[in-house]
Amino acid sequence: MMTADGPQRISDSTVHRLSKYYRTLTYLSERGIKTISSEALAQHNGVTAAQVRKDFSCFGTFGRRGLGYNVLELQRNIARIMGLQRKWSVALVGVGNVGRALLDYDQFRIQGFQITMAFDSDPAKIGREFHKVFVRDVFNLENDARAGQVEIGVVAVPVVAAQAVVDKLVLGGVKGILNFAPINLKAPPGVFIRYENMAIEIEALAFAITNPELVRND
Amino acid sequence: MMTADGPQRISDSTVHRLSKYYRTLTYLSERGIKTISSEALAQHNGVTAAQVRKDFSCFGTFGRRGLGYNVLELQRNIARIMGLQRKWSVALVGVGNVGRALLDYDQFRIQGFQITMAFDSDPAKIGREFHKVFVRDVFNLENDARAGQVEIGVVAVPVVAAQAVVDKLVLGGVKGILNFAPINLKAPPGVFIRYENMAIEIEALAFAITNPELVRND
DNA sequence: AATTGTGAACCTCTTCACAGCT
DNA sequence: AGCTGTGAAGAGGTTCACAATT
Repeated sequence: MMTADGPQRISDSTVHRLSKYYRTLTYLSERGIKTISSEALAQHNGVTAAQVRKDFSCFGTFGRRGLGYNVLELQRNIARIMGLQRKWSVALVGVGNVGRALLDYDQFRIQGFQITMAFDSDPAKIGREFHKVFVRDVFNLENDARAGQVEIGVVAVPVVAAQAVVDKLVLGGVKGILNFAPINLKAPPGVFIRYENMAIEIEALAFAITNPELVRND
Repeated sequence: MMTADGPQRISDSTVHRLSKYYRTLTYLSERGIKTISSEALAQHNGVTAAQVRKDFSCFGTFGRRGLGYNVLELQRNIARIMGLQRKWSVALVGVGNVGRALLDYDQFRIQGFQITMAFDSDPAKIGREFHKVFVRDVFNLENDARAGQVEIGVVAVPVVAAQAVVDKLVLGGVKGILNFAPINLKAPPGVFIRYENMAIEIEALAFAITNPELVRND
């Protein structure tokens, strides 16, 4: 019997590692390094060489046996795979401490994520500029996001407001949401949500220090 | 033949989910809800009921068959497991955009992570206060961290400085490091490092939007 | 001689399904 | 009847090991 497998799926772990390899390759190419082996790339990222090769093998063959990988070529390939060879239009919702830090976050700008609009509900913030971005009224989020062709929304509002913001972003045509509020959110199929919660990792540290015998440590 | 298994290890995923369950339980108890089932707790967190029960089963049995879990009791148990029933002394290194946001990050304070010291190398920042925390010279990091009995260090410095900061934190007696610099770091056994990189998740969104057919969606 | 690409083996995590308790 | 706790099955991710290539 023939089973319709559908296309091979890529795991979150692989996607995360590709981001890291990409950063390493940028670092290497800035220093004029032309070639790298899977072993060396692995050591830069705390993984095994086999893991690096398997990650790439999901997308094609980028190296040469006996020689390793060409740094620039591999970098271009990962950029293409990840969608980093172009600019992304991003809207920030919530101009609190976290939001303001993101408005001036190098790692977004460098990778082509341009925060073109910011929104808040606080009248004291609406109409002001932070890091040269004008703060709009979240009331107009749906219309403004659509008019500005926003592709990704960053949610940095309190938990109670987060789902309503997501709903407006979805109506405004956004295709991806990066959520900093510590709550699980719903979006229709075709809209991707990713979660960022800085407290979770520091709690994982508290767990590890409290229970060192229960934690795998390299 | 008898094999010395060592203690059962707990996966990162389980630890992350425990953090999330803990937040849900706080939310429920604030609303006076006394009891919850694994099914309901699962729905709040986008996982399955079996997953919730398996996560708990690593640490003991906290529910009652037929009745579910007592919210407050479960919350206390998770706090104990995660080491959240006490305060943690945290030092922040790097008072840039990200560092300043963390100095006023509710989710740290609420869970008992108190940033008692901040460090920077910029003479324009040393001696000033941000969010009521005095900025010290990173030159004295090792001694000040030891004197202040710092347990966790938060690294929010540029990539080039990150490893040197980790080395000083380790010498200063720190047991856990939360690293925001996009680079892999080394620490001796017994010192735990966790990584936080906000660019990685937005890049995962770019990947998902670019290759929707390759991504598992819900 | 060095290093990739990859099937197979291995290991870990998740889900199933049901016995056991309330 | 409702719901937990858990061994077993299933799915998925990682490592091994080696043929293929430069």
